[in-house]
Amino acid sequence: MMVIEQPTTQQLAHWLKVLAEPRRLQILNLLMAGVQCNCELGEQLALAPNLISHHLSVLRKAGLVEVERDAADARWVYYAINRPNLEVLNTAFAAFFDPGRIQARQPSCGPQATVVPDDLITVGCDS
Amino acid sequence: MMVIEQPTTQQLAHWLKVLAEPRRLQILNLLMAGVQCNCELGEQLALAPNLISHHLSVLRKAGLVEVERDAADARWVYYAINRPNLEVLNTAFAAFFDPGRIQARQPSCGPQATVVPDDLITVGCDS
DNA sequence: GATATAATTCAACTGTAGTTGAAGCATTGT
DNA sequence: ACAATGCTTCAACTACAGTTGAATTATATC
Repeated sequence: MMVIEQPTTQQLAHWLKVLAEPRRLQILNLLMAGVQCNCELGEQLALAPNLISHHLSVLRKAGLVEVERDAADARWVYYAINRPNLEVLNTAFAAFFDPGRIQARQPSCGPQATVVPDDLITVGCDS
Repeated sequence: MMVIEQPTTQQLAHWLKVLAEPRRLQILNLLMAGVQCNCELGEQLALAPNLISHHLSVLRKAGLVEVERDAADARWVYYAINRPNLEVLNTAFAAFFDPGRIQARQPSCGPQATVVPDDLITVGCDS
């Protein structure tokens, strides 16, 4: 099972994109509630099986969902939440959208800009 | 200032869609860091001012960003995070993607389905 | 081996949304 | 009044991604 260790902002953006599709969000929601095979999902969402398959594939490639075949009858496929990655996602979202991160405006532009006086500008190698 | 009181799953999906655009996510990130006027954002993201304006408008309509004009020179526009709504968003995300919500599979389909025996099915008005 | 079932894959279509480049608006300075 | 600044709006273009409907795969049953 692929586990994302340290999610970058890019990874975060990708997850957001994957989850921004309403049907996929519903699928994830149903998976979390314990529903798990293609036919059930399709029934509950009134969606053709190929579409369910497609969206599940996107969720799987994003590492949010795992797949498993029935031991007795391998025609049946069961999907499940990739818990470790969901934990990473949840933590990453909470950190990124934490209101505590909000900084007061630092005007470096416009009438209220805090301009560095010319005689304080030094020419150096620290770029 | 518009404040979202009780976010629905639909509202959540809409926020996800708005944030799924990489440049918008970057803009939100910069706003949280204290950068706030169109020109600054455009400079840091190497993006044309009309695009910044467009994306900010989307963020504003989603209730994630507030706008204010400079008191001294009204040509300058400052954008800021809508803190109350970000708090709602953060809480809603944390709740929705909480791994603790994950339920064990309840097979109602496939070989392992827990079928209700015929003699236990009652005919009533409780639909 | 032939048929049925559960799911996946494929090519073609379509609609949405980000981009482009130009015009427009509000405000300020000369 | 005129030009400049900062930003917004607009119509046309383009690309990506969800949908559609059919074909394909894999497994199981007769």
